[in-house]
Amino acid sequence: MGKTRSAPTLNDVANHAGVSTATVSRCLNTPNQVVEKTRVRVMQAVEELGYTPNFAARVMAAKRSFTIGAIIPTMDNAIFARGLQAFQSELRRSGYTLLVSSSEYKPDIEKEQIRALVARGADGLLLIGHEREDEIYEYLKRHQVPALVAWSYLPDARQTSVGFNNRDAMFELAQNVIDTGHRRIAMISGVTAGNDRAQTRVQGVRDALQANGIDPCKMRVIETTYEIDSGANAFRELMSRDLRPTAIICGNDVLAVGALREARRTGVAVPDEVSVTGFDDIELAEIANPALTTVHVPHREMGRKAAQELIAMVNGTSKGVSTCIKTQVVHRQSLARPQTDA
Amino acid sequence: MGKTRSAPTLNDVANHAGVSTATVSRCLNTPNQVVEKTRVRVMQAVEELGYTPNFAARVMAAKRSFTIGAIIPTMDNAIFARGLQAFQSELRRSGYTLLVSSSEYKPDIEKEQIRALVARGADGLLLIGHEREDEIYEYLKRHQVPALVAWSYLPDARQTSVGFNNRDAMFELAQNVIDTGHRRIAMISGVTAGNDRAQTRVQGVRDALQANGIDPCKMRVIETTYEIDSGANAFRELMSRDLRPTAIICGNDVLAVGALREARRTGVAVPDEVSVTGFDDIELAEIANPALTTVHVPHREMGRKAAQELIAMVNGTSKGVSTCIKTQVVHRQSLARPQTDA
DNA sequence: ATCTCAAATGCAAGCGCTTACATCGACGGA
DNA sequence: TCCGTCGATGTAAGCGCTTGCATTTGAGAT
Repeated sequence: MGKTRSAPTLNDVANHAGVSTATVSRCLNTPNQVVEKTRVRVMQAVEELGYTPNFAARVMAAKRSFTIGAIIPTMDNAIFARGLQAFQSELRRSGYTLLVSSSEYKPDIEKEQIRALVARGADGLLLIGHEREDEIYEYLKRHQVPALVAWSYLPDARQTSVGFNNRDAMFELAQNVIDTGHRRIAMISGVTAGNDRAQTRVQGVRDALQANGIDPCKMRVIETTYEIDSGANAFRELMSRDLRPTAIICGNDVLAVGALREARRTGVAVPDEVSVTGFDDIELAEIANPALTTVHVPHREMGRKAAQELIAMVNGTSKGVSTCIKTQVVHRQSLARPQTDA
Repeated sequence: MGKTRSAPTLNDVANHAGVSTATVSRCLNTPNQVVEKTRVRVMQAVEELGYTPNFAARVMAAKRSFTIGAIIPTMDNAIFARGLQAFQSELRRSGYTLLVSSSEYKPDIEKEQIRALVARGADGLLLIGHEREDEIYEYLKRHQVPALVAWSYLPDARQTSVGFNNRDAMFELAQNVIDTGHRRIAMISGVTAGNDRAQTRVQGVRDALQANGIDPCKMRVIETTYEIDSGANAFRELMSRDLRPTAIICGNDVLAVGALREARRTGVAVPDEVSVTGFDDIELAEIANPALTTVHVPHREMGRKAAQELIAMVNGTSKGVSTCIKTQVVHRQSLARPQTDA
């Protein structure tokens, strides 16, 4: 009790157990290299002193942190939560720790966070979407930190990715909307600048229109942030026009729910007066009233696969294999045949 | 290009700029100690080499990381998202980086994550709720890492906290329910073991019943995980009894939304046949149909205040001052007077 | 008892950075 | 002109750990 009660170091443990620091280190990291008797003594010392290794020192010496970093655009809604949870569970199974930070959909912040995570010794990174400055990818390469892109799969992308084909998924949904009888279709999209997921989703809708002989240029598209309020505002905007759309395809469920809320508030009947669709199939989609027709994304599966692949890349087991996850359109009440007189 | 293209170090920059490592370090950390001419030269070298400081080394040498860690029970829903976002923004303003990890409501995992964050050199920690092993608090003290408890304020708690009084908030809500005419009240609570927030919320309801001459022991309480499905199951369970409650108070909005979903599925009218209330006032509460009567928690304010206080503690400016945030009952359609014949 | 050879352990050199202290140099005052 | 000062810069000692290599130990073989 005479000593200052500050965090004990490897050295303290070594002294306490009467061995060298090397032995203590081996006890902690490669126990089977140490004979049982010694090991027990060391572990007891560890216990008695309440020792915890200093990570910074360990990372520095070992050049390995068993930490994976993830930068997601936002924690403000459930879009990324579920997939990330699965990602984390899978990492834990392999002894990795996950560190998350959010970029608020801002490229600058994302860049900063990536640097922070790399500087902190992350062995690998999970990134959302493909689009970002080349500089960042070069930086990662230079630091030899493998990165895995998720939530998006682009057939011709450089980066390894585990995600889904946003364009195809949206195409399928739009086809459904068209098949249901809609011709005057509008869209509420997320901000497309720097966001390939948002871009390709819009593209998917356009392609579907084109494929069905509808002029994609005539489609009204409002771009806005992925927030409930934004969805509501966009909805109001779209419905204030002379020729109202009969269906509004939203870039994700959050926007769609915002639209639904505004519809209810202003007494617009969904789906009688206008159909609304979402994307992601988060819990909100089923809870919403009317329940949302949307694109179901198997987030958990994606998270799990992403973790497995990223770990393989970190271990050098894999050079990076992309996976395209299948999505599926889910029919619920928010989409219906347009009124004939519309 | 002859050299191996691996991450440049301080030393490389120093050589490149023709100065010592000390000077480079000073340029980066305390620029005004370096004369402009030198500084420019150094910064240019930094730029040319694409240098990023190695965090582990920096933390080790400086014993300061400008990193704050937060361990939240789950990222799976919006309960913590909003407050955390505000927390992060405020930290950024002061030059701190936030690292988040989730414990999935499991004490063991939380403990592990706390150690991971501390070992990683976190200057301070944000913890949710007061209740955890003493050992953890001792560990933090030993490592001299200040911790701030949020989402809960307990008048007589040891730990510094910035949160709200869960008992009082729930008391007020329950009083409202009683005032609305309900007598047969049931509750769907989160798991109370190791969770003081869940515990005190139940206590709040019990106290309100008591205060109104209703025997709290007669109240049916179902404990379950904080998931939509769990809420739904609990609702079914409660409504399958002979004497159905006229009001169900839920431990949070997620459980309440689950109850609402089950009600809709089974054709139970809310609030006509049974009233339902939530807690937190996340977006879901307003979206739900019928919209939820709930307790509004000013999450952003809490996050901001928590960040400010924690930074003060880290800087040694404050020894830790607790703040109790005011909550407010929000009336929406899910709560109404019980049918007279009930 | 002696020798052999793994297995177990110790030694010590870093990992990349910060910082106390030493040194250098320029400028102003005597 | 010389010295004192003070600001700018360099020197080098760690920070706590891992790990290649050297050394010691002990069990089995002779």
